[in-house]
Formats: sequence, structure tokens, C-alpha cells
Amino acid sequence: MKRADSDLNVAREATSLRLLVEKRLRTAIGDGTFKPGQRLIERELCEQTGVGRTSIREALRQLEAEGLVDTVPHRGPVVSTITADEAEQLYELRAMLEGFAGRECARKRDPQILARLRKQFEIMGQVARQDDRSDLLAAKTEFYAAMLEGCGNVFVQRFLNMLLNRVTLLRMTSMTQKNRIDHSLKEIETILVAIETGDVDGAERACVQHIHNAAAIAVAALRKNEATAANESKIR
Amino acid sequence: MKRADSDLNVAREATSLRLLVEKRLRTAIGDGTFKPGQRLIERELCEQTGVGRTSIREALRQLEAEGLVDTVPHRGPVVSTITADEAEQLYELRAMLEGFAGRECARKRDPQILARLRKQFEIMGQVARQDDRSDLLAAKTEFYAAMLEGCGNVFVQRFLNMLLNRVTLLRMTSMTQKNRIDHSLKEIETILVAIETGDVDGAERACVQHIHNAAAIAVAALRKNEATAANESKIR
DNA sequence: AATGAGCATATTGTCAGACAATCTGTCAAT
DNA sequence: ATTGACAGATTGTCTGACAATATGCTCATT
Repeated sequence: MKRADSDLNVAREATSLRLLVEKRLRTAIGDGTFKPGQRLIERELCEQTGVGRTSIREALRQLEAEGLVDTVPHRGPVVSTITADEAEQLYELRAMLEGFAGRECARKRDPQILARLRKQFEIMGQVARQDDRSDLLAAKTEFYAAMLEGCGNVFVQRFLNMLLNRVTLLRMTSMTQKNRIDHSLKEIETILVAIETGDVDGAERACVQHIHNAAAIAVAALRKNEATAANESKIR
Repeated sequence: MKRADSDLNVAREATSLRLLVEKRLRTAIGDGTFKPGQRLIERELCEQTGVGRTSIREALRQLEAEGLVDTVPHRGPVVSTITADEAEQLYELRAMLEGFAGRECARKRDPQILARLRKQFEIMGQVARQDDRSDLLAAKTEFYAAMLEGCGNVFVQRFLNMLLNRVTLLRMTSMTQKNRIDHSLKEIETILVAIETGDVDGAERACVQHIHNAAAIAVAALRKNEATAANESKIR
């Protein structure tokens, strides 16, 4: 990631069909159009998107590498599922990486980043009471994005993005609980303040704590699901 | 990762052409057959491997997702290069992840893992004096692999593998320096002992330290390279 | 000599069609 | 209920084709 002195970057709008397909599929998986465990059949995707198998398949390879789909040989790709154990591991890693990001943001205190963080935080406060939580989610996403950029480590950035993509597979969780929103906002405020005041340890701790809390809820919900699913399969 | 009670697993030898190609390309990049910055031309790859464009392209997409190649639109893939800054970031993340792996190994102390670690360490001691360093490298790789498995977090495992793949792009470094080998062995011993004695903090610290040392050398070498390269381009 | 226009070539991006290999479910036979 | 065979569905892979784009070269112009 090089940066020209004066920012007249023409960021190479790398637009190719397969990238569009990739993005399209990613969001389709993210927003639940394709549910975890669902098979993705090439021919159907071709029809739905109107592009050839080549592009579809290449896009799928990319998603596969990111762990968003699992490809079973001679059976094709299915949207990844995630077990409670894996989710626990995912959050564990995410806590570590996001802790790092928070720490680095607090250390660098890049004014641009600080401004973005605060702006998104304020938006969150404004839209928290809405029934429709999509605005809140968007603001939160933006908040994280700013923090990622602020950490200045492209690898952390990339990996965290991959993790976040997979977290969206567990959408039902964290935010569904009503008063969790208030808690969540408080935690985010703690993060923000720590970053703004340059409290590196505090920022890291706050991030880790925030993820841990989210993880606890998500994992518990997953475990419950798995338990009932196991029972049902017993009955059958 | 499910495990049958008695191990008669037929671990689905998922062998498809594109996976073979993928592996082949990965090692070709790793062992320097394809040098950083080199273009990879589809048709040439087809001829060299004897497979069709389809499989080649899909394999390339996978490598692209792993960051081993950069694909420039309408120009095709080139073997990734890495700047000194990026290398620094890479090592920073690697230190964090490997520190975590070390800590977890020390906490769990799975006998199987411990045995593997020690075995590889002893092999290292035996082959350290050879001129040909490939045996040493192999043992080291195995040591890391064992540590990764031991950490019990599939995501950490996966990400670290990706990072390690990219580190091999910087092969010239760390090990080239003669007495660095001795230092390195000592550091690894420190790691091993800490893990064996269950000293979680010590294990983490030792891992981080080990990577930091390797990083220092690698990054310095890279910076030097970049400086001379910059000069040469000035002359020209 | 340096600049710029325009053309030729190389290579990727994408498609369609084809066929073998493999998986899955069904149905008959035991 | 278990087994075995068959048929249909889907992937894995190849081939050939063509448009879109990037790069390098030639040549005229200044």
C-alpha cells in the first residue's frame, strides 16, 4: 500500500465480472439470501447472475479461500457453517487482532481516523433507538473499518476483514438482545475514549472485552442451537 | 475437525487437478523457481503443467486470495513482492500469532505435540552443522507445524500458514547468516523448554522474541536491497 | 533528440459446448 | 432390512473462440 505524496491516486477500479460476482455472492451470503449449509449450484448461479460458469467458478474459488464457502469434491460448494467451538476460536482470534488494532490506533492517534471513529459513534447514538437495526449495523461496520485502517498493518486489516465476513454468518446473535445494544454502545464508547486519550493499554483491553462479551452471547446461542439440532436428529 | 474413535479415517484425498496445480505453483514460488515480481503467463503455465487454462486460472485465484500472487487486470498475475514496511507488518502479526500458539501449547501440553516438538528440535541439532541447510529448514518447518496444530485454533493455524507461505518469499534472509543458526537454535530451545514446563508467559515471550530477531535481520536486508535498487534506478 | 500518434501484438477476460468422473437417490432383488 | 445396480444430477476439465485491454514499436513531427 503505497501512498502518493499528494493524493491523486487513480485507485485502479479493477472491475471484472468475476469481481462483481464475488462481491455479489459475498453480500448474498452476508445478508442471509444464501443460508449456511445451503448448496450453491453452478448452473443456478449462472442463471441468477447471467454470467458464464468460468466467472462463477473463479469467484467461488476466491470465496473458498476466504472460508466463506466449503467446497466438497464433486459435490460443489456449500455456504460455510460454523460450530460453536469454531466460533469460539474465531472470536478468540478476533479479540486478539482487534485488541491490536485498538492499541495501534491509540498509539498513532491519526486525526483523520479519530474523526471518523467519533462520527460513527455519534451516529450510533442517534439511530440506536430505531427498530430497524440496519443503520446501527452500518455505523458499527464503519466504526470497525476506521479502526482497521487506523492500525496501519495491512495484514491485520486483511485478516480481520476475513473474520468479520465470517462473523456475519452468525447474524442472529449479539445484537438481537435488546439491552445488549446499550451495553454494546457503552463498550464502544470506552474504546473510543481510550483511543482518543492515547491510552494504549486501555484501548486494547476495551476492544478485547468488547469482543469477549459479544462472543459469549454468540457462542451460547450457537451451543443451544446445536443441542436442539442434535436432539431433533435423534428423534428422527 | 472431527475425529473418529478408532482412526480409520480415509481423509478424503481431495485430489483434483487444480489442487495439484495449486500445490505445485506454491512450491515453485516458495523454492524460488518463480521469483518475486515475475509474471506468470497462463499459456506458459499450461504448457509447463500440461493442464488446461481452466484449472490454471482457478488455482491462480486461490493463490491470489492467499496473497502469493498479485493479479493486475488485463496484465495477469505476478509473484508478489513485499516491501520492507510490509515485511515489518507481516512479522509483527506473525509474532503475535505465534506467541499465542506458543502460549496455548504450553497451556495444553498435549503429549503428542510435545513429542513432535522435541523430536524436531533434536533433528535440528543433528543437522545444524551440515552445509546443506534444507534438512534444517525442513525440521524447522515441522517444528512450526506441530506448534500450530498444538494451539488448537483453526483460524490461527490457517492464518499463520498463509503468513509462513509469504515469508518464504524472503528466503535469502535470516538463515543465511552463519552464527544466526546457533542463536536461532537457542531461541527454539527456549521455546521448547517453556512449553514443556508449562510456562505459558515464557513460551509466548520466547516465540515473540524469536520472531522479532528473525524480523530484524530480514527487514534490514530488505531495506538495504530497496536502497540500492532505488539508487540504480536513479542512475538509469 | 525528444514527443506524440497510431498501429500491431500479446495476453487476459469471458463465453459456449462438450464429455468423463463422481456423487446421490431410487428401486428392485434377496 | 440389506444389498446391488441403475439413472440423473453436478462437478471437473478441455477446447476453441472472440472481445477488451495493455504494451511496445514505428514513424512522422517538432
